Amino acid sequence: MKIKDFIPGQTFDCGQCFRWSEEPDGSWTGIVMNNIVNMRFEDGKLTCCIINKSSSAEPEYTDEIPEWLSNYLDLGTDYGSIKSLLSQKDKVIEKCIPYGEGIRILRQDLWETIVSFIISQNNNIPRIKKCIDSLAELAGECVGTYDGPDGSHPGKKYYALPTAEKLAGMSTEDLGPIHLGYRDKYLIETAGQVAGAGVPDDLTELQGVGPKVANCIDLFGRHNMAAFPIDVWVKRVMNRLYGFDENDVRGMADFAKEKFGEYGGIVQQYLFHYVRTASSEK
DNA sequence: CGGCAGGCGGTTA
DNA sequence: TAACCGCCTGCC
Repeated sequence: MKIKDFIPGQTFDCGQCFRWSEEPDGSWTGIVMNNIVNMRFEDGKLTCCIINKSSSAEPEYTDEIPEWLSNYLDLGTDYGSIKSLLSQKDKVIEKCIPYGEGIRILRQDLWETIVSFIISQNNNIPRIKKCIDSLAELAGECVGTYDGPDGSHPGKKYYALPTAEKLAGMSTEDLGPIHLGYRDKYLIETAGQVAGAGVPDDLTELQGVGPKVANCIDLFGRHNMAAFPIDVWVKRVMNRLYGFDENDVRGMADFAKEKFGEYGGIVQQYLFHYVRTASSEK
């Protein structure tokens, strides 16, 4: 089966997730629901190799994508028709789409996105990745060992993120080695809230979660495609392409809701990717 | 080079 | 509206 509208590099490196990395051979390795997944994508064909606790010795590649992985990659959604719909609706977006045509909105674990985006505040992608990896290694469970394609990193261990219960029982001193800065207390506090009462409908009730992070969690962790997170880059691009004042967050939000409605989230990704990759061009 | 501001996918009080 | 942590980048 050929998969359209998918480019791993764009999907895994567009800021929606932080646990995937590109291997020397161009394949991608990440952690999905306590599985280590390595995938190759060539000529529209996806093959993957899955390692977990119940795996036997030799990991093998297969083109049979398990249901949970297909769901994670949102392969059931037709991004092609979303793109043509948006292109008809708005000429500005039509120009932006080609820069991020291979982006899919992953269906990630809710707790994982909460942790990730609390860490993401006032932070950049390489450091966010480092923080999350360190946190998993410090407090998460080891999900297995993967030597990498062609044994490029023999014996490398992979860790799941710690559960809310586990994190709730930790102290800021415990998290010291991770260098989360002031974010460590947000994380612990939020973990307590989630472990105790679950995830609230209004995500800003969580400590360290403001409007921007809440929208990211809503979009990436709940797959609410209407969510439209407004960060500095979106402010920039909305100013440049639509003439909004960079402080007019309210205006941007209303505009997105009105214009893009249920697809605000993917539009945000196209805009974001456009301004980050094409900003050097005139 | 080496040291030092300034910035960063924001939130809080 | 200013601190907040820590790391990275750019400038001198």
